[in-house]
Amino acid sequence: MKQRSSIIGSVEALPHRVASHLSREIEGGDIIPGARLPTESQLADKFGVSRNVVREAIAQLRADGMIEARQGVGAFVMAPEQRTAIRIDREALKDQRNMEQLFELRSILETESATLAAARCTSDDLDAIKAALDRMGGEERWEDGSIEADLLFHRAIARATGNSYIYTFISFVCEQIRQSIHYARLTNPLHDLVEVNVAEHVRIYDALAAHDPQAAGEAMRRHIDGAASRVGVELTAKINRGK
Amino acid sequence: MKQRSSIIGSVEALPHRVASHLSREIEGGDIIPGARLPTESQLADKFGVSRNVVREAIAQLRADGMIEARQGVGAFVMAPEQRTAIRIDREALKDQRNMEQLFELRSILETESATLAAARCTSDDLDAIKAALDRMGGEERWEDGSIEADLLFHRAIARATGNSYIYTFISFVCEQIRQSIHYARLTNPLHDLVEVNVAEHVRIYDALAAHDPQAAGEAMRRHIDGAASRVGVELTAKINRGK
DNA sequence: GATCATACGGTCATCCTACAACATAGCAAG
DNA sequence: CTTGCTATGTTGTAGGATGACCGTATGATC
Repeated sequence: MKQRSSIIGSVEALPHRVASHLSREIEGGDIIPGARLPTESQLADKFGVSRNVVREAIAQLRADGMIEARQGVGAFVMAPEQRTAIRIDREALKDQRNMEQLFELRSILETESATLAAARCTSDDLDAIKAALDRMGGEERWEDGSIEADLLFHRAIARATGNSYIYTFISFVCEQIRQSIHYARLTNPLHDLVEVNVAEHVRIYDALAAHDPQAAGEAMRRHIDGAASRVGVELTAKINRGK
Repeated sequence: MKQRSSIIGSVEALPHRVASHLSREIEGGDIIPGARLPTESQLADKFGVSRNVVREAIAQLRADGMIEARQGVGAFVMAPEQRTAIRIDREALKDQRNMEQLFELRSILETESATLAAARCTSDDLDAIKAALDRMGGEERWEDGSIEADLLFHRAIARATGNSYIYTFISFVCEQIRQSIHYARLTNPLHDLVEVNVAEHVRIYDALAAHDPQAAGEAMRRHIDGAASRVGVELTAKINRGK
């Protein structure tokens, strides 16, 4: 391959780097919505890559609805409200405040997920949830797989709501959180915390099995809040919900 | 351009069509997670396009974490849980049941959004919400812009939560719904329904201004449920939340 | 026979050039 | 002033060439 001088860092693949660079420029407000991007050739020159690479990068951004390309005219950046995809910046989650906000969102989704699941879950759903619970409290208790089982538990509940979008959103948020705090759980595997974690899951399961929506929701909310603090994230500004 | 025989429909751009086709194959379970995709050349032949087009399509899917390409080996489909992006199929929303589920998710998010906003909103936030409300009830009352103002109102509330992820998720869900039921609002602009709609918004605003989380949440839930039925979507299986 | 270094083929990654499709601006003819 | 053509620039697509990387088969060595 010819040696070309690139103005951006290394490691990742070229199209991804270009896409990230453009994405940051757009998110950062350097390019305002409605404005036209430089031509593909200009971008290729600017980044020191071929036009093909630029096109692949733009293809990604276009799929997200971040920019719109019109043949013969150019590429334009779209308003952030009409994105066709949700993407969470892994880098941003290193900021504690962002992580807190994501946990707050998770708390909302999971609480309602448990509430709905308690009212709707079938015996098959309960079996799946129980299976995940057993994996968590069983032999994999302190192993790496317990994290996997934990996610399985929450996903099984989300599936029991019968709402595929709730399942998708919760899976997504949980996965983002997991990948960002993976280290925290590994460096802090205090056994008593694990016990607490398992106990909270049992309480949730009991409420689900009893088909008690309110109890399930409250147990889940306490669990998520507890899980957050266990990984060093404090959910601030708790509010009175009038319950 | 050379005439090539394509096995897929028309209208959209080639890379997008290929991406959608592959995406459906993966979502539909035709290709199980972990399996390898055909090589880029094979896909190019299969779809009757150039390899460049296939690469752009794959770039999109890869950005979503749907597939992973390893140089020198091939492209593999990933488990649906570890997607890096959420994308909602516009086609699927034509199915009434899916629309119901999406409305249920919106109800959850917006209810909690209003609850949080009531506790946290500043006077600036209230001003922004009021501005949207005025646009909705004012001269644009029965014009096309009222839909825009409606979205503005809900987004302003989401912003008042101070949680950027809640804002992102609500904006996204609302936008998906708007684009899918746009026709419904236009073909059914009954004035009394509009009046009801405005009245509900006023009730939400009053609760926010009074910093009453519980009232705001309940008003918002009623509003979303009402809005759903107004566009022909019935939220079934309402459950007892024990409130 | 077992083990390790090497060669080879397949695949993705990147690059390049060329051309088609499309949009816009400007100019010329009516 | 309107209409239509042309010139130019931009994105869309095609196709081929080469480099980088991986897995495996081959063969040499012990």
